[in-house]
Amino acid sequence: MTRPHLPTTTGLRVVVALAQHGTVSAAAQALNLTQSAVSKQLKALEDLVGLALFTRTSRGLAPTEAGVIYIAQARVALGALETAAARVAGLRSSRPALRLHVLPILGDRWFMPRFSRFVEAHPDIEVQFSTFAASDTIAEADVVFRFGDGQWPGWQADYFLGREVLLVGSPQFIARGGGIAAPEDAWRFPILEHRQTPLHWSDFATSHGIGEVRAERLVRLGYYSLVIRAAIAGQGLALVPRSLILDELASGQLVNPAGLGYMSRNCYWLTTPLDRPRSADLATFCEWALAEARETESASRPAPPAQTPRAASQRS
Amino acid sequence: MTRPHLPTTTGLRVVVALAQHGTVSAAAQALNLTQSAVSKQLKALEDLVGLALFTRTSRGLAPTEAGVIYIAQARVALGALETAAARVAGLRSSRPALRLHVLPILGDRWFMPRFSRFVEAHPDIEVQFSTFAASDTIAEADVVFRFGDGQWPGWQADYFLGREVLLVGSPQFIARGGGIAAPEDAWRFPILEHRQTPLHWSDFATSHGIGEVRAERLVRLGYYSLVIRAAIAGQGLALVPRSLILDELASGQLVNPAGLGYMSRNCYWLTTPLDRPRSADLATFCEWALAEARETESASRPAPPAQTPRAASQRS
DNA sequence: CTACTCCTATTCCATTTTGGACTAATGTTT
DNA sequence: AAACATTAGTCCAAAATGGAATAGGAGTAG
Repeated sequence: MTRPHLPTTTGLRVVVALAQHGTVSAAAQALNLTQSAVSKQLKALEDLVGLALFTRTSRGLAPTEAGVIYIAQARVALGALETAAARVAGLRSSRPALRLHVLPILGDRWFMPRFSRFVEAHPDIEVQFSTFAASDTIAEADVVFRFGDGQWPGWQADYFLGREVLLVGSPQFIARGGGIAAPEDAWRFPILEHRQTPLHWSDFATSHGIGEVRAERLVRLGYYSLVIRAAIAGQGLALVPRSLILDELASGQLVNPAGLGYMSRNCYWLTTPLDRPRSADLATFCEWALAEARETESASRPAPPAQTPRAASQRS
Repeated sequence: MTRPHLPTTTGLRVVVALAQHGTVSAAAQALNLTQSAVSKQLKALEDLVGLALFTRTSRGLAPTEAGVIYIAQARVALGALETAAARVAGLRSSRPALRLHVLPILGDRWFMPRFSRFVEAHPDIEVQFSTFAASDTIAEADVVFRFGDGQWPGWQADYFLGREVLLVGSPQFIARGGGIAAPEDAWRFPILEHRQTPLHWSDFATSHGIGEVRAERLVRLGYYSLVIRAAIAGQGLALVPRSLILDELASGQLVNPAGLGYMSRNCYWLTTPLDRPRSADLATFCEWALAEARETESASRPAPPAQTPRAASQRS
């Protein structure tokens, strides 16, 4: 009705990616677009909406109040489309598609670079991704990657990634702050926290036997990608699963002072529903993913960890 | 991730409109597009999905199983975008936009042709429409048009339209079936029912004191537009609010045999939430809408009805 | 059986939109 | 001040969108 002037789906993906990556260039990379395309899509969408959705700073973009609202709905819309695709894909062939739900950070940092290998090795298995789907849709997935302690009633959980959590920061930033030799030194710096995983810092403290978290400043961010970005930009110290920042560590953008870190109970798990029979395709995929993950974790590690992460699985 | 090949928003609007109107041409009209554009959008979307979303019959289109699934999600997605627009519109100006939620049939048949008049008369009032929004979003609207008996706890309900329900059908179809002189004659024909308003036929029967509904065949359709279309196509008799089919009655596409019909308790209401103060804009709009509706109801009526619909309002 | 009507699919084409490469502009950091 | 981020804007080629017109199919009335 009344020329609805609807946004483009690309526009929606753009704002969501922008919120997640905090910068036009990074979002562009994540979307396989150029910086200029993203910039223009954003402008177009803002013109359509009639309000700025992001405030521009020299370091990147941050959603405005309107942006937060709009982005949330954009995510709902994209989730609906993912759900539609996933459900319909199930109908399409006699061999139903494998439905995966991945967290954004894993999608960007782990799957995107690796998944083509799986497709090459198993061209006959059709895989349907989702990252925005609503929780009721997630329940339909064949594989759900989750973050937590491995306890999800009704789901088998196999350890996937991220048990080894490192204290990291930008090298210049740490040096300027006087360096870090012991765990307590961390409290002299602002610390960065991922909103969905707030336990990391207290776990860090207790695992080093240094009591309370008493950092000078705490910055809470909504996405792991933002935490990593902020750490690189020298805005604070972060606790990040090592496997997510192999590149940054290798290139020296981030350093792990004094090898501080700990083995976290909370990490990424590959979970599969227990109430459905495991198809052969599902088994194939899980095997592949777990093997690749093991390789990721052992690769480019200076020294193997004291305890090797072991696969766990339990029902409840 | 992995080129999501997302659909176009136009594509989504197209499939939703198609489901609602049952025919490419009708959907095109509703969307202000040409038949060819709609046809192509549908094809593009089906190619994308990899499955037919509609089965083509010579009389129009009907959703396939996949179509039903996809369309439902498309509606969710469009609803999210409407919600986004409505919420953000509230932020935009000091004078907040008026948020309306209309039922599809009213949008097509009543608002679309009339609303420009309101805009002309009140160019300074910004109005935000939604037709697909989810129920939690509907709760935020300033005006919700509903179908029912006028009892919605927490909402003031003013009678809007559609109290006068007529028995109608295609003239040739009725003639071929032997004509209709008395209410009971209706049972010799297949009857059409709107899925969301199943009470009409039994109300019709009781209001004429002819006992049970015992038609030879019952066709249940999801949208009023489909009911009207099916009636015109001679697929059965329908009970339709007179105000929705003024054109069809005038042009003779539909006839109302023996003036049969009844005054329904269930009709369209203009409802406004009681828990929020009434803005001046809101009052202006309601006044306009109710006046226009009264005019619609009285216009082109051969004889005024025995009892005039009267505005009602109650709280609970 | 034939003309007529109502539908969809398709072809052609002008127009618009999209997105990439480049350049400009601006602010931060060293 | 220079180097380095970042976003915004211009230009252009390629793709898409959508309208007009056409073709074809399936009922329907006589």
